[in-house]
Parts: sequence; structure tokens; C-alpha cells
Amino acid sequence: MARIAADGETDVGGPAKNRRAEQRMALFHARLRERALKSTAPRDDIARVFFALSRHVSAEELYAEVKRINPHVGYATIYRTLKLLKDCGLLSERHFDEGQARYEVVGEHHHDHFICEDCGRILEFEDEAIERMQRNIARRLGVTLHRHKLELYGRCADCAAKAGDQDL
Amino acid sequence: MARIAADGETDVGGPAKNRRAEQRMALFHARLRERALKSTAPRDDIARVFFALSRHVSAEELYAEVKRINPHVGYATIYRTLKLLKDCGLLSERHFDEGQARYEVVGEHHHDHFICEDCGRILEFEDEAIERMQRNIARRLGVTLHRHKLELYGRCADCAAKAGDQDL
DNA sequence: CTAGTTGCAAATGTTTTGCACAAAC
DNA sequence: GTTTGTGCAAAACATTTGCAACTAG
Repeated sequence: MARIAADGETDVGGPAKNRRAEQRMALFHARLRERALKSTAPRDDIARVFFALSRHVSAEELYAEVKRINPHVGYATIYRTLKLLKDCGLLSERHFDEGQARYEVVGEHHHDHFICEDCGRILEFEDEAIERMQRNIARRLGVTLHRHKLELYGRCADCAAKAGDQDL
Repeated sequence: MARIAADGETDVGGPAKNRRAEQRMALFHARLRERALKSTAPRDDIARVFFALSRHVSAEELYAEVKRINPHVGYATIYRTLKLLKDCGLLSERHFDEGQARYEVVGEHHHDHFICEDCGRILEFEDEAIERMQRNIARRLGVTLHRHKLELYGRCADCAAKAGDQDL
């Protein structure tokens, strides 16, 4: 009924992950060509790191990772490339309840998020019933639905175990 | 099954609204006394305007309105009072997909929001089935749910009518 | 009196932008 | 050779904070 995946839980650094990352890079280059935009070293470095991480990264985290392989890159290029990847439909931007945005690789299916308020861990889930219900509400409100955002906040199993004595 | 209310649609500026706003002010003063905090002119002005507006206001909008009745008040006091009202459980802070936060008076029942991407109008709705389903997902994920955020984005009926020829 | 409150200006943190230089097509 | 992309520093934006002056209890 519902698929559940923890952050980066699928293909943990394995060959499948690399293959997928390479596919994304190919797609990225194709999109650039379509738009007559240029393929450059900083752009490729940022995109490659982003696809390889494939978690919910912040610009800051991505910047730090990119610096390791290309210390020359500036923050502005990080943000510009993130926006470009978004325009290319390869990235989606999320604003959870923190100051900074988080970015994730666009996958095959839509999903929503659970965010642990203690450790920040992000779990993804999918539920067709909820999707259906949202469409019902849209009909009832007489509006056209473009997109939605469902975020659950709470405490993950690990943190609940750790906090056990103090909180329960 | 589900209650639906447009922004400020209930008690449009009528006596019921004023009565409710006064009740909130009384509650606010009670909460201040409990905490041994002071009741001051700027605080009261901000709270009164906030309760009277009772929409999804931004700090900027609230500041502008408060300035009209007390031009002396600064931005810092707006933010400090918003935080205070939140701590008192009289206000809830929302971060829709804009840069700035929006604040609303805490009412009797929990509700979620639809936001029109064209005109910015905000509709509120309530749906017990969705609430139930979220609890199911939390159980499935093995997490403890503290709160959630469900936002639908799209085009309201009015904007759809206006855009009719161009878009549909 | 004394702790809490205010307004201002300056600081903050994240993201964007102007611009001169550099690199791709 | 153009056009596009880059890095840097500065700007922008919403929000927070330090501080000296003020005021409610």
C-alpha cells in the first residue's frame, strides 16, 4: 500500500546508485543542449555531487561537499546551478521548518515527508489514499489543485528509544 | 463532514468579531499576568490589531496597520509581540511558500490550508479522514507524530474564471 | 525602585545580483 | 568572436539582537 524509504536507504552507495547518478548527468547534459546552455566544470561538479549525495541536502552542505573536489567554486554558482537543475526538472526544492531550503533529486514517484524534530532525519512515504483525499477536498473547495505539501513532524523510532526514560 | 471558511469570511467585521477579539484581549492580559509580564501600550495596540484583522497576516502587513493607530511602534516590537502571542497559545505561525511568515489567530479547531497561486487567497478546511490517515502513516513509519502541515496549492474558483480563456 | 519593555540601528542567516573577467560553443 | 558562465563582493530580504532610555507594577 505504501512505500517507505529512509534518507539514502535505497542503493546505499552501491553500483546501482552510481548508475542512476550517471543517468541523471546524461539527462542534465541533454537538457543543457536543448536550451543551448553550456556544460562547464563547476556546473558538472555541482550536479555530480548533488546526484551522488541524493539526500535532502542544503545549499550549505552541498557547497561544503563540492569544495572538497573543487575548492574554487563559489556559493553563487551553487545556488545558480540548483536553480538550473530545478528548471530542468531534475531537482525539487523543499522548505521544511528550518531557515534553509533542502534539495532532492526528482525521482519516479511523488512522495511526502516525515521530519524528526530531534535528529532531523527525513523519512519519505507515499500514500495513494491521501492523494485521493486531497483531490476530493480540492473538488469540495471548488479549486484547481496544482501541487500540495504534506509534512509530518515528530520523533523517529531511534530518538524515541533514546529519549524513552526522560519523555515517556 | 468538512468545514470550509474563506479568509475572514466568518463574522465579516460584525459585532461577533469584535466580541471575539475582545475575548482574546482578555485572555492575552490574563496570560501576561500569569507570567508576571507587563501590559503596555505598544503590546496592546499590536495584539488588538492582530485580533481584529484575524486573517493570515504577515509581519509587514501587521506593522503597516499598527502604524496607523500608533506610528511610534517599531518592527522589533511587532516581532517580539508576535512571538509572545505565540508563546501564549493565541497565535500560530505559518510558513507557506513565500519568503515571509504569516500569522493567524488560534481558533477552536485544527485546520489546513489551500493557497491560490494567482491571487494569494487562503482557504481553510478541515477533514477528519485526512487526520486519521496521517496517524496511520505515523504508525506505519514507527514514529511519534507531534504536528503536521498540509498545504494545497492551486487556483481558486475566481482566478480560474478570470484566467478561463487563456488557460483552459 | 527594579525588572521588564521599547525603539533604533546594527547584526544575522540565507539567497540573489552586479560586474569584470574567463571559458564554452 | 559572441554569448554564456564564473567568482567575488555587495545587496537584498525577513527576522533577531544589543543597548541605552523608558515605564509598568
